[in-house]
Amino acid sequence: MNLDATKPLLSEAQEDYLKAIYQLGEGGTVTPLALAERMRVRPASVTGMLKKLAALGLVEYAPYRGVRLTPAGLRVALEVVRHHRLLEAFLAKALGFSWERVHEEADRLEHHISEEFEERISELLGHPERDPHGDPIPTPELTLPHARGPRLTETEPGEYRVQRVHAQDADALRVFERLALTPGKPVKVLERTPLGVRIGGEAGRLLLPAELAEVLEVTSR
Amino acid sequence: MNLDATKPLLSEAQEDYLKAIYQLGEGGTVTPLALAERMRVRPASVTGMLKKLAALGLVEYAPYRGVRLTPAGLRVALEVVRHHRLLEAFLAKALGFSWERVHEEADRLEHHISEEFEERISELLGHPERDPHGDPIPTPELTLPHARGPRLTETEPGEYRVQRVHAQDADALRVFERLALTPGKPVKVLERTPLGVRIGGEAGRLLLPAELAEVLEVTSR
DNA sequence: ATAATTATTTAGGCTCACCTAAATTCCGTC
DNA sequence: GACGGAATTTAGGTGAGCCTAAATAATTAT
Repeated sequence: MNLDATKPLLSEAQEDYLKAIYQLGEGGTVTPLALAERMRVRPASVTGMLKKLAALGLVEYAPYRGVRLTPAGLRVALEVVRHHRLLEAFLAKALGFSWERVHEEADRLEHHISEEFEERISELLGHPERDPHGDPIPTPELTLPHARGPRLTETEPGEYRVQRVHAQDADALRVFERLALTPGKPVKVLERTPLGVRIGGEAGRLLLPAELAEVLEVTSR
Repeated sequence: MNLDATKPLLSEAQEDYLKAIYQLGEGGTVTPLALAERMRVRPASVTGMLKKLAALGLVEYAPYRGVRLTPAGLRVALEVVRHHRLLEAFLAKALGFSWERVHEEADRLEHHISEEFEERISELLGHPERDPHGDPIPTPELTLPHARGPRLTETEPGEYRVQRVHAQDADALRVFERLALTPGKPVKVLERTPLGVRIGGEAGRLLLPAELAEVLEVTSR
C-alpha cells in the first residue's frame, strides 16, 4: 500500500503519451510505431501504455487499429500543452531564456506546476496567446482559437509575416534566429523554386532551402 | 535497457532523503525512524534507500548505528535546499504566491529546475539571502553564511525583530501572518511566563503560547 | 542481569514504465 | 488467394521505490 495521499491522477508518462497522441494525430488516429518513435521507446512498450490509457477512458484503442484520444484524453492533452506553452513564454519573456532552450526546460516542468502557478504566469505575461515559437496557447477552458496559416513552401510571391516556427530542435532554432525568421518578423516571398524559396527579410535576401521553408508557418501582410 | 540518455544523476526520492537527513541531522547522525516519519514512509523502506545512498558514497551508514551525510551528500542536500528556498522566494515575490503556499509548490519543483533556471530567478530577485520564512538560502558555492538567532522563548525582555519562522504548516503560517509576526517585523518581548511570551508587535499586545513562540527565531534590535 | 519494549533489518511482494525476444496480424504484391 | 515483409502484440524480465510481516538487535525498566 502507498501512504502518499497526494498522488497526481495521471503519471508523467501517461501525460506525455496523451500529449504525443494529440500532437501526432491532430484529432485523428495514431499508430503505435509513430508513438514509439516520438516517445523514444520500443513499440512493445507502447502497447502496454495504450491499454492502461484505454482502461482509464482517455483513449480509444483497438489492437492493430491505432489510437485516438477520447474527449477526456483530449482535455488532458490540452492541459499539458497549455502548461508547456505558457512555461515557454514565461521562461523566454520573464526569465530571459533563449528561445532554443525553453522547450527542454518546459518539457521537464510542465508536469509539476500547479493550476495556481499556471494562472500566475499567465497573468504576469498578460495572458499571451502564443509561445515563443508562435504555437498557440490553449485557453484555460482548453480551446485553441487560432487558425493555421500556410507554410512558406505553399505561398505565392508576396508579403507575409512569420507566424509560427514548427521546430523544436535547438540547432534549427538558432538558424532561424540568425536569419531573423522568428514569429512576428516580415518575410517577402520572391520566388518558389524546386530547391527552396527565395525570400527577402530583415536579414536580407536568400534562398531558403525547402526543408527549412517548410517549417515556417506564415500569415498574410 | 533504457534508451533515455537524459537521466538525472539522482532520483527525486534520493534527493529527498539527502535533504531530510541534512535537515534532521544538522551535520550529525539521524535515525531511520526519524527519517521514516519525515519521509512518510515505513522504516523498512528507509533501510533499502540508505544502502543505495551509502553505495553511492553520499551517506555513511552502519546498520543499527544511524546515518550521516558524507561531504558529497551534503553538497547534494545543499543544492536541493538552495533550489527549494530560491523557489519559495521566487514564488512569493515574483509570482505573488501567499507565503503559506510556497512550500508545497517549491517541494514539487525543486527537483526539476535546471541550473540556468536557478541562476535566472536568483538574479531576478537580486540574489536574495533568505526565503519568505527567513530561512537562509545557500550560496551557489553551497555555503550557508547566516548564524542562528535565539528563539522567542529564550529571549530576555527587549526589542527584537523576527528573523525566521520555523514552521511549514500552512495553518500555523496563516496565524503568524495575521499576528504580523513574519520575517523583518519588530517584536517587543515584555515578559516570559510558563505559558508563553507576552509580546508587543505591530498587531498589538498578546500572550504568545510557548508552542508558537518557540518557532520564532529573532535577532536583536 | 534479565525481561520487556522499541528500533531496525530481512524476506518476500507489488506497481510502474520500461526492456528483449518470440509470436501474431496486417497489407501489398504476385 | 497465398506469401513475405512490416507492424504490432504477447510473454517474460528488470530496477526503483514502496509495502507487510516476521526476525533480530538495541535499549530501557525491573
